[in-house]
Formats: sequence, structure tokens, C-alpha cells
Amino acid sequence: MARPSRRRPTPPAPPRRAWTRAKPAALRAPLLAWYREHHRKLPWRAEPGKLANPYHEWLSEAMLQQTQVATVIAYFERFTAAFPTLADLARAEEQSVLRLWQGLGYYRRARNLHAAARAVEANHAGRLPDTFEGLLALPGIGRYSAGAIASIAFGRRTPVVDGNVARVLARWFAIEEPVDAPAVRERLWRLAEHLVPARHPGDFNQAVMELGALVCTPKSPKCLVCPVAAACRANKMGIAERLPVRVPRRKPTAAEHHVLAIDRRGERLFVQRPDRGLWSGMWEMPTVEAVAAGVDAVEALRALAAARGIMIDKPARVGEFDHQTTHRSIHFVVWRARCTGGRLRGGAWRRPGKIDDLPLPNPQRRALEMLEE
DNA sequence: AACACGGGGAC
DNA sequence: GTCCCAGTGTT
Repeated sequence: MARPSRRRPTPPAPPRRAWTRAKPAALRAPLLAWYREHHRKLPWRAEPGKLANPYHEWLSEAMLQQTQVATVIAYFERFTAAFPTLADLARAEEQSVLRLWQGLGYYRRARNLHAAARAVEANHAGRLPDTFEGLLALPGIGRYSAGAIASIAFGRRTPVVDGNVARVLARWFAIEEPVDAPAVRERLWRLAEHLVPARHPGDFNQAVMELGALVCTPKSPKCLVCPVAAACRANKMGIAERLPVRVPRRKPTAAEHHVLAIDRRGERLFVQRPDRGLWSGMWEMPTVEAVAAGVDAVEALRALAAARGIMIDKPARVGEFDHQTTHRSIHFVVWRARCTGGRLRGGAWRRPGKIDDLPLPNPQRRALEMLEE
């Protein structure tokens, strides 16, 4: 059976050119006035009219990718306590950076951040580049983050388009095409470029995002208190509630992972995940992610241990639970076995209570809790 | 252009 | 449950 298309079945909408007649002045002044009055105080944010600390701004942008402000705050505080400056971060081991990122997800962000810090130390005399192009060249900094850092920390007139900005612009200009379609995305960038002012571009960009977070929310937008409702086409048309349109997500695929706690003289085996893919660079108890057809899970676990050079007795089933990521629904089955001999290739033995140096993904932590009971 | 990459807040 | 979050890099 063919996978249903994710595209909207409706025919192309007629050309809509309202957005090309954007009048920046009608939006900027009331929006900035609203921002000065209603912005949230955030650990990385400067007062309106002032530039942010570039390192703090950069770190916050990395943490905020696909992650809500409320989730990030505690991570940001712990991270800056451990690494107060860019130089501190550059000197750190990647493992300790991942430790501080543990639980936040999208772990490649942490590894890119660390690699970029080292690149800045090596190639830019320890100073974060202060231009869009210079920032864009660093790992983990894309079009959005480069624009955000350049405007918010360095006062450059660079636009940003994130999820908030896309939603706000879709409503202001009544854009009825899916905002995640690349062609529409490109229009949004041109629109943002048109709107961002030369004076206080960082405040303007933050104001649009803040409006999206506090007023122009995905559901039940608060148009009655919106400072720019008078200039909003979707509000005039009464369609703010159903904008923006997005392409439907694909459903997560199902998987079953078997986690094996291998114990030997009070210590447990942990191994590091590969450089790429899911939970890359994080540690885990040896895990079978796909049991081949016709093979018993117990046999697969024995083979897993054998691949590491060790022998185990018969694994005993400890428990199970479900774990969700954006693209996978994973049923975890937790097992326990004793190491009966052999010589370990790769991995580390740790007392279960002393694993603080190993960054673990959330489901591995959950499996560990299950093993303690 | 499509896809993978985590986890959780808000409803 | 669903939606989506201050996106980026790879294929």
C-alpha cells in the first residue's frame, strides 16, 4: 500500500499578493512599544535597547531550537554556571558538555556548540563572529540562529524566521499556503527582511517572537489584546484561528528496543552510541534495536554481549515501558544478566550509583530506575 | 524536497 | 491523545 501523500490535496491557491504591500511602519512602532512593556525577563536577554552578551545569546539560541523557553531556563543556568565563558566551553570535554545537555534532546546541538566554540577559539581569537555570514559558517548555526545572534547580540539588521515569526507573519498577511513549504518559507524570509528595522533590529526580532509566544499563540490567539491587531489581515478576515496552515506530520514508526543490564562484581556495563543518528554520542546499556525475524530476544542479547567480547548467563526480563520521540514510538524491554567471562572490547564498567559522568538519554535513565526496584 | 533528530509543555 | 516549540544538517 502506498504511503499517503503528506501534501495538501487542495489545488494551488490563487495568487495572493497582499504580503508584498507590507507597510513596516504600521507594525514596528506599536509592536516595539508593546515589547518594551510586556517582554519576559529571561536569563540570556538584555534590556530593550541594549545588546545581549554574544555567548549567552548563542547558547540560548542553540538550546531553544525546537525547545520551549520554559524548558530551557534551568538548562541555561546550569550550563553557564559550569561554563561561564566561551573559552571555558572550548576547553571542556565533549562528554561533560553532553552531560549538561542530558534530557534536553537533539544532542547534536551540544556537540555542534562545543565544536563551534573550539573553532572560535582556534580561528577567531576567541571572539564570536559579529556578522551573519561569519556566524553561519559555524557548525550548528543556521540561517535563523545567525540572524538572531547578529541582530540581538551585534545590532546588525538581519531578519529571523522561526516558528513564532512564521505564525505571526502568516496571520499579519493572511498567508493561506502551508508555512512549512520551502517556497512559502522563502517568502517569509523576504517579508521578515523587509520588516526588520535598521534601528534596534534585535528588539524588533525578539518582539515578533515574543508576540508569537504570548499573544499570537498557535491556539486561541489573543487578538483582543494584540498591539497590532489593527494591521493584521487575518484578524480583519476573522481567520486568525485557523492560520497558519501546516503540512500534516507523518506518524511515528513503531520499534522495539531491548536493553540489557550486564552486571559483574557490583558494576554495570555502559557503551557509547555511534557518532551519528539517534542519541549520537550518548551512553547506554547495550541495546538491541531490531530483533531479526525468527530470532528470540534472549538470543539477540547473547549475540550483543558476544559482539562486545563477553559471555553472559540467561537474561531475565525486568520490565518494560513506552518511549516517544518525534519520529519513533519505541517499546522498551529491560533485561538483566550476569557477566560470566570474556574480555570486554569497548565500553565502561560503572557502579550503578556512580554514573554521573556518563550522559544518558531519558529512556536509559528510566530503564535504570526500573532495575533498582 | 524530504527526512531525521528528543523531549516536553500546553491543551 | 494532539500540536508544536526562538532549527540544523544530511541525503
